[in-house]
Amino acid sequence: MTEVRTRFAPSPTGYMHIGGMRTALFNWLWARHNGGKFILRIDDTDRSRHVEGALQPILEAFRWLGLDWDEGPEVGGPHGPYFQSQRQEIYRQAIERLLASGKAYRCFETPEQIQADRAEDEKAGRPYVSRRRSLDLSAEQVQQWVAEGRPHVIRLLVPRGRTVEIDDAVRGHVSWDTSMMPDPVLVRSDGSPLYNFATVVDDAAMRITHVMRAEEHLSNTPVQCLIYEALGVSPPRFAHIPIVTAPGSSRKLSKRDVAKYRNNPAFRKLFQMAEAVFPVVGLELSESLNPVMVAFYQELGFVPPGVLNALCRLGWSLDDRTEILPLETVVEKFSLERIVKSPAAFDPDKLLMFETHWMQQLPLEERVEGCLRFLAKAGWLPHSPTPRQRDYVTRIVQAMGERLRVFGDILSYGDFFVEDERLEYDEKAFRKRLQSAESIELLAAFRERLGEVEPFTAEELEALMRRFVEQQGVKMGQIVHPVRVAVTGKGVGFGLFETLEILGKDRVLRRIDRALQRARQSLS
RNA sequence: GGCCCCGUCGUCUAGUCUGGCCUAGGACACCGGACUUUCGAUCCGGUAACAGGGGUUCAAAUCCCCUCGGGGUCACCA
Repeated sequence: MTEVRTRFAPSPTGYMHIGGMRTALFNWLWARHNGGKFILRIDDTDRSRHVEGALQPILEAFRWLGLDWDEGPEVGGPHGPYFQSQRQEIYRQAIERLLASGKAYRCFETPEQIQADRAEDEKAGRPYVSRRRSLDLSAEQVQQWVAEGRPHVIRLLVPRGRTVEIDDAVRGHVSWDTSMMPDPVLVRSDGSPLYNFATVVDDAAMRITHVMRAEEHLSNTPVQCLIYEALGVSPPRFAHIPIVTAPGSSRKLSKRDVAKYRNNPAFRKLFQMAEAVFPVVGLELSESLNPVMVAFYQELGFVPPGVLNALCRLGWSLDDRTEILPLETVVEKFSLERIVKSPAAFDPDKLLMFETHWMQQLPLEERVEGCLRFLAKAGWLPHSPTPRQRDYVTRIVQAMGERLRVFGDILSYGDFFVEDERLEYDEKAFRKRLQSAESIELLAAFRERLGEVEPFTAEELEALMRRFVEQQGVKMGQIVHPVRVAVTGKGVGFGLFETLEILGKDRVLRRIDRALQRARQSLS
């Protein structure tokens, strides 16, 4: 049994697409499941698109999610280099072989000529196929033109009148008629190889056994099969996994549509989270930081197990009921047979569900650690917090419970980190809960009783309030809400008594006094 | 338009290969109820799907045919 070798071959674009991450994950899973190797190869053949520093965000996404690669950038490996731009010599040798054996030919047709041919065929209602005029050239003529430096590309000579067939691990048997295929360009006129060619040469050289990629590549497959054939190499097993579509859409999730996604109900929650977090930590939505990109989730404080869980369920399932899947389980159980054929829509809601679950699985210290990072980024706490600050945050995180889905959520509790005099009030909540003579009177009365609470704990505070409402003959809600708005400025939050305990007596009293004053002013 | 792929609740999916256990299961979302100190928290419950039409069969989500719908791709991009 030969070693399973899979690869993910991104082009350095400066960001990692969430759908691409899912493809990478599937490749990684298949390699790990089989105890094989996962290779990262950088497809940077298009020099005109080269951008400096565009690789790091991609590697960073892998590192963040904990997907390691056995061969590739930074780690090297026996089949390097792993940058296509550094493998020119390998492609050159391969193309020489194809040229020598007559499997490929130099094509001197001009782009204009080809365009005219295409137009003609389209008009005639038949599929375009190459005219192959250059095939009629004598060897001497070709040699001379090459010597003159006449621009030309190298094309694969597609054998006509045949079918190319594959047995796709996901799609099953798929076949194409070669008679309708134009001869694909293998090498550009500047001598650089094209994707289809470089990919095949590299996959063969790197002994890739399984090519798992998005279904949009299915139509590239016959061309690649023919190149394998011409090279005299048997092709790998193909597995074309379903496209990841945008929520509520059947179209491919794309960065080009980010603007549209803003109005997408399913995406709204994500944008709202970003609006709450990014400005506070000095970030903003951009080309490379939006819900289509992996970095978006990292910057919002998502935890990797949740993201991984969500991604693995996009087009794959373990059985008829298991949703919560630790990576180890997926590695153990992953199989090609259980990959779904139909497209899968990315579901932010479900992602959040997974996040909520996996966040809770983290030990308290780790949750606190993550929150501290965000508090530091926001500038609300120093990067090296004191034990006292750490303890303070620990108590908040504990009180938040499942309200903490992602680390960025800690930033919606800014009222715990603001000076008492700076506390801002949610106007709606303030009006509803504090702007009445009854509320003011009740709150003032309750404030006076706060002094007697000793110790100032949630337990004692609750006992006090229960005594208080009984004596006053009012319902809990009549005092709970005014107190909450007075001390946090908001109408909602976690347990009120925990809130009071965490804030401490002094701050609670100061905040109530301030709220009282403000409420009285607004009434008069 | 050509080629190729896909089509089970709004969404992710189980079931399809090996027809019957499917009066189609689970999850997310949604709706309702409970709790009651709020809530985007928690608990409980509910609505909701085999794209359509023909066959084959005692029996079809499952097999066959047609139709319709959706998507991908048609570069000297990857």
